[in-house]
This record gives sequence, C-alpha cells and structure tokens, in this order.
Amino acid sequence: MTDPEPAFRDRVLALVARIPAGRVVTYGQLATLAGQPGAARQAGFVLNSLVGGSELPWQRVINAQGRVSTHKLGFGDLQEGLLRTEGIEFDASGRCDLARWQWWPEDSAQGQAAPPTPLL
DNA sequence: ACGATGACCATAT
DNA sequence: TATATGGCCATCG
Repeated sequence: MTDPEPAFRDRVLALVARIPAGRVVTYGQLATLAGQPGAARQAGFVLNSLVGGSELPWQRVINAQGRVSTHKLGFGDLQEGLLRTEGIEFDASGRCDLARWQWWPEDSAQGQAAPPTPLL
C-alpha cells in the first residue's frame, strides 16, 4: 500500500456509475461507501476531475442539504435541469428531499427511500 | 515541510 | 429558514 490510493477515486466513480436515474447520493455518502468517512471534499474533488467527457451520471451527486453544489462552477442550472428531467423535484429554493430521492446501494441497506414514482 | 484551497458536513446562533 | 464557524482530508503552489 505504498501507493497514494487510486482505489478511492476508482471506487467513487464506480459508485456514481451505479446510481439509478431519478435518484441521488451525497458527497459524504460517496466518501463513506468508498471507505473514507469524512472525506466528502475528496469525493467532490474526484468528480471535479471527470466533468466534461464522462459517461458517468455525475449530476446525481449533490450535497447533504439536498442542493446541487456546482452553481459556482457554472453548471448548477444544468445539473438541476438534468435531475428534473429524471423526475426529481426541487422546491423554489433549489432544494430536494433527500429522504425521498437519496439512493443507497443494495449492499448497505440503509435508507431505501420511496419509489421513483411517488404520485402522478 | 507549510499554508491555502475546495462539486463538503454538522452544529450553533 | 438562513448565515456563520469549525472540522475534515487530500491536492497543490
């Protein structure tokens, strides 16, 4: 293990790739699932390096407040728009209900929010 | 080696 | 509910 640990980056990306459409995960959650609890900022750092030219659903990663954290980078509207296209609902303040849309891998049966088709 | 920075998080006011 | 503050951990100049 003398290497820095490219595993963390790979694990984060692998997790992002597994997020189903219409669901979201938080940075802290990604870090925890990747084996580095508390390293939420690093999870964001990893995503920052892959934006623009990735097949991964990077837009499904938001912060613990239920808001997109890319507004200052310029594509906040894009991210929120993509999520809305997938069925996620945001309120006027650009916030969504994590208890409702947050996704957890089957391995770690945690939250299991409501189904992707709540009403309608 | 050190200080500054960041797609963050939790708590307090 | 919104802003302020401290803590976190890896990267970079």
